[in-house]
Amino acid sequence: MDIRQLRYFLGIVEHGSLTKAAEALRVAQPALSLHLKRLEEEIGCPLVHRTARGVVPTQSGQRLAIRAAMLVEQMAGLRDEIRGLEAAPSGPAVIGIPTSLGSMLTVPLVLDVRRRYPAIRLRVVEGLSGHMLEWVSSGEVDMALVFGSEPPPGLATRFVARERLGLVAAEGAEVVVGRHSIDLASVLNLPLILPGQPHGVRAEVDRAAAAAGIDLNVVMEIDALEQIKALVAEGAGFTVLSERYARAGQEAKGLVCIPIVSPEIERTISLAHASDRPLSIAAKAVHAIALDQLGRLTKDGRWM
Amino acid sequence: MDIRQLRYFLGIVEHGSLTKAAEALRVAQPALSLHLKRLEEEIGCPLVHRTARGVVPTQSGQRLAIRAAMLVEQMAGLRDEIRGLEAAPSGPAVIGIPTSLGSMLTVPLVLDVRRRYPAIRLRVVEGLSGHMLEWVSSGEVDMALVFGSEPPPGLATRFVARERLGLVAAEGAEVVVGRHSIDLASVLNLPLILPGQPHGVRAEVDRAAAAAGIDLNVVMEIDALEQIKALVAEGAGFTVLSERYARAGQEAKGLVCIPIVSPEIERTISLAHASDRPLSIAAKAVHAIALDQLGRLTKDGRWM
DNA sequence: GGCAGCCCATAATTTTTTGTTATGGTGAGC
DNA sequence: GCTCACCATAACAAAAAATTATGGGCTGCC
Repeated sequence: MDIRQLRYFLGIVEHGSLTKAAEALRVAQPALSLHLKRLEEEIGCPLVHRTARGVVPTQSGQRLAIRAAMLVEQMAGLRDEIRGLEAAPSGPAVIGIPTSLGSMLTVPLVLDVRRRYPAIRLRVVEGLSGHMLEWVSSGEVDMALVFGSEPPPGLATRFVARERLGLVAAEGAEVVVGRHSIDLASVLNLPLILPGQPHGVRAEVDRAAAAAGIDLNVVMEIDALEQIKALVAEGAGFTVLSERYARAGQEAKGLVCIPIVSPEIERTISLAHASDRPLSIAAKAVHAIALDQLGRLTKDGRWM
Repeated sequence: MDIRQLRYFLGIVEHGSLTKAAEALRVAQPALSLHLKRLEEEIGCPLVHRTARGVVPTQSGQRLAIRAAMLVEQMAGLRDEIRGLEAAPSGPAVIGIPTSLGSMLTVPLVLDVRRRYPAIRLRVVEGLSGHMLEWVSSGEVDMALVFGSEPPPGLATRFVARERLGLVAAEGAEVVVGRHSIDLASVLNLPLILPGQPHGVRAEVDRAAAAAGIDLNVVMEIDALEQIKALVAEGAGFTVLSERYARAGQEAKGLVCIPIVSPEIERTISLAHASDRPLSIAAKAVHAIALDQLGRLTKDGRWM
């Protein structure tokens, strides 16, 4: 039994005639004749009474018409229901944002999501960047901004931006006065205050050190960027940060940041989500908005 | 959107893989690929997330699957429902009909049932009306026509008709010549030939006698209406019958029937069946036909 | 009571849809 | 980097549905 047969049958009952129904349904009359016959064969009893001037439904036919109408209607409503679901995202969505990006993204993102999809309950989880990957993998967050260009297994990533790292020093520190840039080797020999292994710029700095064959001189490991900046301002050492972040916030006073060159160190920012399970509709919407916002920030020139 | 597409989609979601679903559904995998694609195009959003080891439904897909399952099930049930309505009536059905009603009902009922439900083996048990109630209660018959308006305990009844009783006398009997009606008191004093207690009009006559404070003068008790009529025609006494029945049949010759008045005696005819167990489908069909036939008889004016 | 008109059934044919086989592309895991 | 499992696509075959043409039956009107 086919939905089309039911639709045709409804037309037949409604018009009381195969010929009229055929006209209304825009098909040839024999098509209806055949479908009706098959329907009757399948059900096993006559559905209409044939008379000289048309057909009238039998009792079974009437019953079938009632049920068929319900089914056809539900069928038609199905499409719209799913569409409506898609059109009005709602429910929870969670995004993980590393501390170093939070300051620029969190507020506009939250506001924009609230404005465009009031029914979405967006939760922003700020944290050290090293946690993001595992959170995404485990499903703790729907998506997260992550660093690093090679997409980790099990994650799908969308490129967002690339940013250059710079050396951050206390204002007036000897190594930076009068300079507009510093070469990598010099940086790696300075006493550095950096986050622990999986976080922030640490991976890039480690890699650069390994590539240059230089042992890092890490004097402190602190998993809190703002505290690192404070320590650097105190003259307790130097650190490496994205230029953007180093200059951001009131806490930038007392600090200078100069680009690292020969070679430059860059890191890639991506928006990642688990590749083996689909984003919820709400999450998809947030994903799109986040990319939009980030793209705008890039275009604004506040980013490379 | 087609019911088949929904079925396929359900298979896909259930198996989490086009390949596995194709196997289970006994179709080639590309067929599913195509159907899925069309569904997604029609609805306008992805329904499953493709991964390297299969597919997982998106939120929309999950919702669709739920609704689709309902629809598919309803669709499948439809055929059986309609069949149950008409095709299924088959097997035995037993109806009890009092003798006094048999002459007008039995033949058309049997013919109509045979015509509409050839698979039903209808058995008609004619008998004295007093037996009907107990037969219905005991399940000896599925349903029966009974007299009396108050529904007996354990029985569900449907009103059929109400008929007036009249005095039956031999043609030319003194009490009836030149009269068009007779008052109750006069009737009750006549020598009556009646069926035994639980049968036919006896209950009504007894009740009327009690109400009037008159002792009945029953000269014979015969549990066979035709014999009673024959005796009355012989001048052996008088009897009380429904006017309809008294006048019916060839046996009415030699008899006259005049309505009883002041007060009239009426009896109610109902179709009864056991209320504590459902009628079989066949019995239900017969029940409906019987009511239909009886309603028609009433409308024909052959009944009040 | 025959003829015309309307309506449904059937047959033959064409068009459309659905399904199949073969094959290519892609991501995951070793 | 290679292999494997899986889905997508293309070309082709089969099946289903629709169309045109035509026949037969029942009304209702001359």
